[in-house]
Formats: sequence, structure tokens, C-alpha cells
Amino acid sequence: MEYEHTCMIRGDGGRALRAILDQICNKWTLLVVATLDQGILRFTDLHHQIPGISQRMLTLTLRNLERDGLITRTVHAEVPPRVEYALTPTGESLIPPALALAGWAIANAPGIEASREAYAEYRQNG
Amino acid sequence: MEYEHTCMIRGDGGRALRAILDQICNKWTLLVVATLDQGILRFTDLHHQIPGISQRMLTLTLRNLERDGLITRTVHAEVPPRVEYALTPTGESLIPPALALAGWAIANAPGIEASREAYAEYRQNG
DNA sequence: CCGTATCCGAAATGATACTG
DNA sequence: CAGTATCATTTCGGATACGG
Repeated sequence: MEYEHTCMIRGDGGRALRAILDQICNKWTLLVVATLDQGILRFTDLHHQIPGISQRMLTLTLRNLERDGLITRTVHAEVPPRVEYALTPTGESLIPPALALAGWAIANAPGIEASREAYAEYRQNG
Repeated sequence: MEYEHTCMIRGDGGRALRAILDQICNKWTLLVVATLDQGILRFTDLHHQIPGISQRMLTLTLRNLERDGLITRTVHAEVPPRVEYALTPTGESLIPPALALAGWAIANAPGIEASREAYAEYRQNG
């Protein structure tokens, strides 16, 4: 039992954590951050590398990350325009904990899926 | 740069991770899991210890966690009824990565807040 | 005590069209 | 190329009332 440590989560009723989680755990943020871990990328690069994301959601996600200081946005005065995105040190520091969670998710995905099927079965037949 | 590792996140377009994240990163799940880390608790215990949660959302959150095999739900045939919730080993194994993320969130909250204020300032004045 | 049922408003996301 | 604007849809969560 590691109850002493979970005060980090429960501390202020979870407000500090959830303020960040709200930002991190939307549909695209972690995917954008992970993609930018390969280095400087342009808008179109990201759009191509992240399957399914719309221009609108990519723009919104990038703007929020920039606002929070996790990425930089550099506009080059050229024609055609070139805009480059890169992780800041803060943004890079998010990668290890994100990987920890991703590792857990992937390791437990089969078990969770099995549990869901068993649960659905149980709800149907009793 | 740790790009080689982020394939865990980007692997399948992030689907494996997001399937879990959808479940984990709603408003209450992590808070319920962290609270249950102290041991077996009843519905009312949880309701009292988690400020602001409604009966409805507590029920929904607990049902989803039970469905995914992260908690057990034990009904005792008594009057008045007694229902006990506890983490499964899978549920407990979520605590360390959750703490890693919480640690990051709390460590970086001041910097992010500062960045947000600077960004708002910038948007107002130019 | 431990929920379920219903309704409603807010927020997130997607589709589509248009622009400097 | 790198967005913005607008609209429709979906999903989430809160409030309230009721039930075994």
C-alpha cells in the first residue's frame, strides 16, 4: 500500500492534477507532443503524421500547448509561409511520465478488454 | 531525444493509449482510484472523501472501473445495505504511473500558469 | 444506504467552406 | 502552406427526483 503518496493526487481534491489533466487528456495533445519528440516539425508534417486529426483540432491543440509553454511556434517570413513547432524543455519533460502511462495502458489493454467482455456477458446473461 | 520510445504512444495512431486515456482522464476516475488506495471503502466513504462528486458520477465512475477490472464491488446482504469497493492488483498497478503524471503536473503547474498569463497578456496588448 | 431515471446545459469534436 | 469561420453533432457532467 502506498497510500502516503497518493496525497499528491488527492491533495487539494485533485484540483492541481486535474487542471493539467484537462489539458493533457483531450483527444490529441499527448499524440502531438509525442510526435514532436522527433524534433522540429511543420504544421503539415504534423497533419500527415497524426492520422485522423482535422486542421481545426490540430490548430487548437497547438495553440493550447504554445499557451502553456510546452511548445514553441516559429513563423518564418517566407512565401509560401513556413511555421515550425518544437518542444520546449517543459514539453520534453512530459514525455517520461507520458511513457509511463502509455506503458501501463499497453501492458493492461488485453486484460481490460477481457474484463469488459466478461462484464458485458454478465450483464446480458446474469 | 528519446524519439525511439515514443512509438509506444504513436504506435497505432495512439489508439491503444487513448482507449485507456478516455477512461482514466475523465473528471473523477483517477481521484477515485487514488482514494481507494487507502484500502476498502464503502460508497458513502468515497462520497464523503471526494469533494464535489455527485452520486450519479460516483456510481458511473465506479461501474466503469469495475467493468474494466480495476476495482471490485462487494455487496453484503444486510439491512441497511453495505457495498464495499477495493482496488484489484491491476487497479493498484495504475497508481505508480498516475503518481508520475501527478508529480509532473504539480512540479510544472506554476510554470504553466505563468506561461498562460504571459500568453493572455500578449494576446491583449500585442 | 446505495443507488437509478430523467432532463438539461456546457463543452469537445468533426465537417465543411473559405482566406492571406 | 497554414490557417480561420461557421455549423452540426456528440459526449460529459450537474441537478433533481425517486426507489429497493
